[in-house]
Amino acid sequence: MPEPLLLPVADQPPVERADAARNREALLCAARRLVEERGVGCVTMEAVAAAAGVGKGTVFRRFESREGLMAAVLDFSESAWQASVISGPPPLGPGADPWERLIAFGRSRLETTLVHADLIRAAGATGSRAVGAYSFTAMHVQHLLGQLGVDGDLPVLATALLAPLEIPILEQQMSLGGFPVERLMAGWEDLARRITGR
Amino acid sequence: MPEPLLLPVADQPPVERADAARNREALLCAARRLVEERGVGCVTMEAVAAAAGVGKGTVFRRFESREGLMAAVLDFSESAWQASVISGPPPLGPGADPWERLIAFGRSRLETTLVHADLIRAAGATGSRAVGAYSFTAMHVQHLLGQLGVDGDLPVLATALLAPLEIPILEQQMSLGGFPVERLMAGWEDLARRITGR
DNA sequence: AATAGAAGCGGACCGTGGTCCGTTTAGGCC
DNA sequence: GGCCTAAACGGACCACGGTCCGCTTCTATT
Repeated sequence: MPEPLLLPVADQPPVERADAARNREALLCAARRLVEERGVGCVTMEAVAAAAGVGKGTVFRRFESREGLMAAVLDFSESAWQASVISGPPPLGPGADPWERLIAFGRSRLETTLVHADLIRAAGATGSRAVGAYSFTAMHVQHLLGQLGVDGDLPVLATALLAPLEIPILEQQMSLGGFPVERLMAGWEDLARRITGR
Repeated sequence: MPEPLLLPVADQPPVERADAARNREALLCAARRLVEERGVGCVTMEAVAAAAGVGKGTVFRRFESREGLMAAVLDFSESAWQASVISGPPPLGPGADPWERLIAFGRSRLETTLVHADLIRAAGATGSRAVGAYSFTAMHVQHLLGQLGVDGDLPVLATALLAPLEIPILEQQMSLGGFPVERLMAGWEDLARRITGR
């Protein structure tokens, strides 16, 4: 019976061939290096391809688009940060009381977002960053709000609380409004206080 | 005395030559038309130039960049909206009590933002839209918050209240979160209630 | 009306993101 | 090991945003 010779065991992820995986790694590596030493804006797809010793087509096959590649690069630091939220030391990690965790979360998120601003912008709304980062932060904040006894539409409230920490809004406030970071942080804490009804 | 022949009377705006103004108008017109009939994504700078009967260079000289051009196109509807906030009928315009105005503002802003979503995205953070729209909405909300007796860092609070109405955040919620518009609006109202301490 | 010089113009040109397709290669099966 | 097919590859190619520079046109001044 000429059934599909390579039976699709786990359906969704059609497993990556060995050379493909190797290339993905090499590309990611090269991209990371180039971004670090030249800045996001000066890294072209062709340069990444060359640095990894592959053709340009390969970059796009592995990462879909520039945004996709940048998202992948970003994922690196992002996962580290997520880990420190999930299992790092308090007050960011578990152990502190919810309110302190929330404040620590806000400050930490604000800081890392600013640090990776360029990369985040370059990653656009695509790739795992968008969906991954968003759902993680949203879930976490939602959880903390729950612990703090907030009632209402938690998913939406969480998003509202996260919104001022997103790049586009931060940029607005810093460049157009001219607010210093410290003021933004204080403002965010105030917002959290009002939302949680403290 | 070879002083500057064209004395710089009002300093900043070096006045536009007649033909330049004509071209600007023609370009804006063409851009508006093309955007309407093909959608933002399918309008190239070259097409706009051709439709207006000028060279590509001219488009860029008048509008700086694609973002700049799109911002200019957007300005059209944006000003109309601003006018209806400043001097239109209540509850959006003056006359209603601050709370009702605030709610009407939120709903109206949400709606118009969604209607022009593509254009806003294409206009990026550049041009008059960004600075103009931002400062207008921020000022207005700030003003209403003041009237409602809110105390605290009003400029920052206003931004926080506006953030969930910005395209990137709306997109997150709608596409990733899957929330329907009505829920977002309800959530925003709730947020406003908490911020104003109602 | 003539002049001069700044402002505007156009379109060839460039760099980059993204696509396409003929060729190569991995790796399951006999 | 040899075969065979799907997957992966590479780099020529395309489209579009943006720049540049030699030429044209406007307009203030006389």
